[in-house]
Amino acid sequence: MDEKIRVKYEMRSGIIKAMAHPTRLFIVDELAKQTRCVCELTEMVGADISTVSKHLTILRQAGIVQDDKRGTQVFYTLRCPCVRQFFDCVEAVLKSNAQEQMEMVNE
Amino acid sequence: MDEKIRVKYEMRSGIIKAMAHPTRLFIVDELAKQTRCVCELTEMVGADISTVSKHLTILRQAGIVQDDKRGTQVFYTLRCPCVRQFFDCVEAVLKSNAQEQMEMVNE
DNA sequence: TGGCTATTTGGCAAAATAGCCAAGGAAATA
DNA sequence: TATTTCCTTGGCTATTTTGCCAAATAGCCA
Repeated sequence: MDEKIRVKYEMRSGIIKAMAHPTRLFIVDELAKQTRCVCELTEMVGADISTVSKHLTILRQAGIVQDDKRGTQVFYTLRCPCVRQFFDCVEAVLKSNAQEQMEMVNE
Repeated sequence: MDEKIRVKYEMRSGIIKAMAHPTRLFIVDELAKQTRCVCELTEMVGADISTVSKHLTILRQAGIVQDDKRGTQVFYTLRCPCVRQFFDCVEAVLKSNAQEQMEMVNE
C-alpha cells in the first residue's frame, strides 16, 4: 500500500472513525430527523455537556455536521443525508449476523 | 438515552468501528473486488502478517467478512456487498468537504 | 456593568486500540 | 516423522480515545 493509497484510506477512515462511537451515532441519527441545539442533544444523550460538545466537534471536523450559532445557543445540522444508507448497511450486517446465529442454534 | 437505546447504538457502532481503520478499509475494498488469502492481503497492505491477521479477526467478528480455510491458506470473503453504498457516502462527505474548502479559498 | 445561560476548551486519568516480535497450531510435503 | 508454509494468538509498549471537572468564552438581559 503506497503513500498515495494510504492517504486515501486514511481520509476515508477519518470519516468513518467520526461515526464509530455510540453517542456520535445517536447524535447523527437524531440530526437526521431534525436540527438540534447542544443542550437538547445533551439532554437526550445524558452525558456531561462538555462530552457532548467534544463529540460534536469531532463530527463537525469530519464534515458530517455543521453548526449554526443563534444567540447563546448552537444548533447542529446533518450535512450529508446519505448517512441513511450508511445505517441501512450497518443494519443489514447486524441482521445477517443475527440470522447466522439463529442457524447455528437450530443445528 | 436509556439502556435499550444505548445497546442498540453500541451494536451499530461496533460494526462501524470495525471499518474505522485505514488498513481494514483497504482490506474491505479489496475483498469487494475478490476473495483473497491472508498472505495476499499481507503483501498488499505491507504490514506484519500478524497485524493483518488481527485486522481480519476484527472484521470477521463484526460479521463483515468470512473465512474459508483451504489447506494451509485462509481465504477471506466480503459478507455484505452493501459496503459499496457505505463507501459512496464516505466519498460524498469527502467531496463535499473539498468543495467547501474550495469556496473558502475563492473568497 | 454584572449576572445568567449556553457552549467550548484545557487538562488529566482510565480505557481501548495498534503493531511488532515471538511462540504456537494445523495442514501439506518430503 | 521431520520440515516447511501459512496463519493465529500471547504479550508487550506506544499511541489514541474517552469522559469528567474546572476554567474560559460568548451572547443576552437587567
